[in-house]
Amino acid sequence: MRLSRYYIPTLKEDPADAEVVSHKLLMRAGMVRKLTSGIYNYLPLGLRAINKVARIVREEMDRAGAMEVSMPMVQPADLWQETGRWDFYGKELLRLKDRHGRDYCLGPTHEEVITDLVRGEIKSYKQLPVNLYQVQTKFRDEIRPRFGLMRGREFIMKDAYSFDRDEAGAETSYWAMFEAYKAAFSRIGLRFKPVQADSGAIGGDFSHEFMVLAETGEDTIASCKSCQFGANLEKAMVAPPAGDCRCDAPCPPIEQVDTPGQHTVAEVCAFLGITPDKLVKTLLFVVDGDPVAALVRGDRELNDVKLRNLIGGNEIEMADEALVRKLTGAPVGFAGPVGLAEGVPVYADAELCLGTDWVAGANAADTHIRYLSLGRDCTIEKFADLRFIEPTDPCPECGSAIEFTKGIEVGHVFKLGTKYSKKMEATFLDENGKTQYMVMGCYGIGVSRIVASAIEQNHDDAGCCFPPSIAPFEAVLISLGGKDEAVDAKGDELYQQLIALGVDACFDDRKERPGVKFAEADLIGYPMQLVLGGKGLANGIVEAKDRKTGEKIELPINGFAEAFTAWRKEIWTRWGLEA
RNA sequence: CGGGAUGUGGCUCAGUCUGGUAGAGCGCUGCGUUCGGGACGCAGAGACCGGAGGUUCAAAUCCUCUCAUCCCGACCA
Repeated sequence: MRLSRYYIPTLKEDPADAEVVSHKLLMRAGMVRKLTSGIYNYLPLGLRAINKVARIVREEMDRAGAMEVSMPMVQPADLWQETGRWDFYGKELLRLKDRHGRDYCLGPTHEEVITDLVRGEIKSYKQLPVNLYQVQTKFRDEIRPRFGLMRGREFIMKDAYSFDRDEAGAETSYWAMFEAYKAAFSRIGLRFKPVQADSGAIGGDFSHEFMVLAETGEDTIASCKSCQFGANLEKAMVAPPAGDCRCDAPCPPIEQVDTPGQHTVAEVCAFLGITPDKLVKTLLFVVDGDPVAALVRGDRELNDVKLRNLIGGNEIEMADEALVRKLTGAPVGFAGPVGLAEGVPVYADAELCLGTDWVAGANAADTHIRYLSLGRDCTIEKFADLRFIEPTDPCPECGSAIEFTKGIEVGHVFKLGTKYSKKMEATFLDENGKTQYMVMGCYGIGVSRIVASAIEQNHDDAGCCFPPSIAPFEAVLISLGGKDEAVDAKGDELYQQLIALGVDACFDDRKERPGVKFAEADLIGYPMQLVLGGKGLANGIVEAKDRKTGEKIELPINGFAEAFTAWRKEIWTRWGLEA
C-alpha cells in the first residue's frame, strides 16, 4: 500500500473527549472516529488491526474444531421471552419495533438465537458435539459507555457456543476453548492472565476471564505470587480461616452502650476505643425481593456477589434507607444481628466464627452492643466466605502471598450447563432413544477491545507500539526522496521486495517532510520502520528501527531481502511471536 | 439515574463574568523558499457561536427550556 493514496487522518493534538491513552491514540493515529457516544467508525488503519485480530481468533477457533456461522443482529423478542431474558436483561438490551409493531432487540449476545438454530437442526447424539462461532457486531446499551473502544455500546465480538451430549463432553469443549483462547492471545502478543470469574447474569457453573494486564483496566484481579491462581476480585475466594470455631466461647452478657451520632465503623471504633476488627458490620440486602442480613468484620468489605451466590439468588441490591428503618427500627448505622425484624436470615462471614465478644449495632438509634456472642445471642443461617479478598490474605489455593493487579477483560469462557437448553427445549435422543438436554458452553472474545488493550499495554510518548501480529501494517518503508527521484525509485524497488517476501508492509511515498513521516510512523506504531534517504542510498544502506525498543540498525541495499528477513525474525522473536 | 463539567470553522482553544455583530494556533487551497524528527513566508477558503424561545436598540455573551458530549458514582455476558 502506498501511503500517498491511503486515508490516514492523523491529529496533532489529543481529542478533547478522550480520556484513556488507547482512545487518544486510536483517534490521533487516524484509526477510529466517533459517530456518537460509544459508537465508532473504524477507519482503514483501525479496521486492518481489527481484522488481524479477528483472523488470528478465527484460525484458533477453526483449529479447535469450531465452525464459523453468522447470525442476525436483529432478534425477535419471543426468543428472549422464552428464556425470560426479555425481562431479566434490563435496559442494556436495546429494544425496537418493526412496522407491524412486533418487538425486536439488537443482539447483545446470541445464546437464544444459537440455541434456537441448533434445536431445530440437531436431534441425535450422533450430531454432537458441535461448536459454532461468529465474529460480529454486538450492541449493548451500556449505561455509561467510556474509554473509546474499551467500553463501547457497539463493538465487535467473537462469540462461540458449544453443544454437548453430557457434562463430561461440555467440560472437554470448555477446556478446548480455554486452550484456544490462550493460543490466540499469545499469538496476538498480549500479556494476559486467565482468572476465575463469576459467571454473572448469563449463569452457569464456572467460568474464566482472560485479562490483559494494564494499569487502566477496569477490573481488579487477585493473583498468587507463586502458584497459577488468579481470580477476578468479585470471584476470588478467601481461604477458610485458620483456627477453631470460638463463637460459643465464654463472654460476658450483652451490654448496651450509648453511641450518639456514631454511624460509621470508624466513628464507633474511635468512640469506644476499639479497633475495627472487634466490630461486626451488619449489612442489609434485598435478594430477589426478600430482605437478608450479612455480617462481616468491621475492617472487611462484603462481596455481594458471594452473598447472592450463597443464597442462590438472581438480583441483589442494598436495602434502601426506608427498609433499613423498617428492619432495624433505627436509622442507617445501627443495624446488628440481635433484635432484627422477624424472619430476616442472617449470614456471617466465615472468619467471624473465630471470635466472640463483638461490638455491633443494637437496632436502636444511637446505641450499640458489646459482648456479642454470635453463637449464643443470635441465629446465624450460615458461616460462609462472604468478603472480598485483601492483598494481605494468603492465596486460597497454596497459602502464599498474593498481589492485586488491574486488568482488561478481553475474553470470557462460560460453562452454561443446561440453563438455555432446558428453557428452550434443545434436546436430542441419546443411544437409548431417550430425550436429553444439550449441555452448553459459551465463549466470547472482545475483538475491537483487544485492539484498544494492545495499545494500553504497548505505547510510549510518541504513540502506539503495536505487536507485529496485529499492527495495521507490519512494516513501513519511509522514502526520503524529496527532489531526489532516485531515492523514491529505489524505495519503490525495495517496497516491491517486501511485498514479494509476503510482508504486510506499506510504502510512505508521500511528498511530506521527513519529520512528519517519522512522527506519524511512531504515532501509528508500525513495529518495523525502514528509512531510505539520500545518504543511505549513496552508502548502500537502509536504516531499520524497532519501534518498541527504538533500536536502530543498518540493512544493506544489496541483499536487502535476506537482511530484512533476518531482522524481521528478530523483531517478532522479541515480541515472543512467530511470523 | 444521581453528582460535576463542556458545547464557538475539520481539530485544540480564547472571547461569555462586564451585551456592541467572531479570534488564535493547527489542519485545508494556491504560490515561493525549505527538505533526516510534526518547517517558514505571502495570499486564500472555511463559523448564522449545539438547538428553540425570551429580554434588549443590540445576544456567542443575560434568562428559560431542550439536545449532545465527557468525567465520577451506581450499573454491567
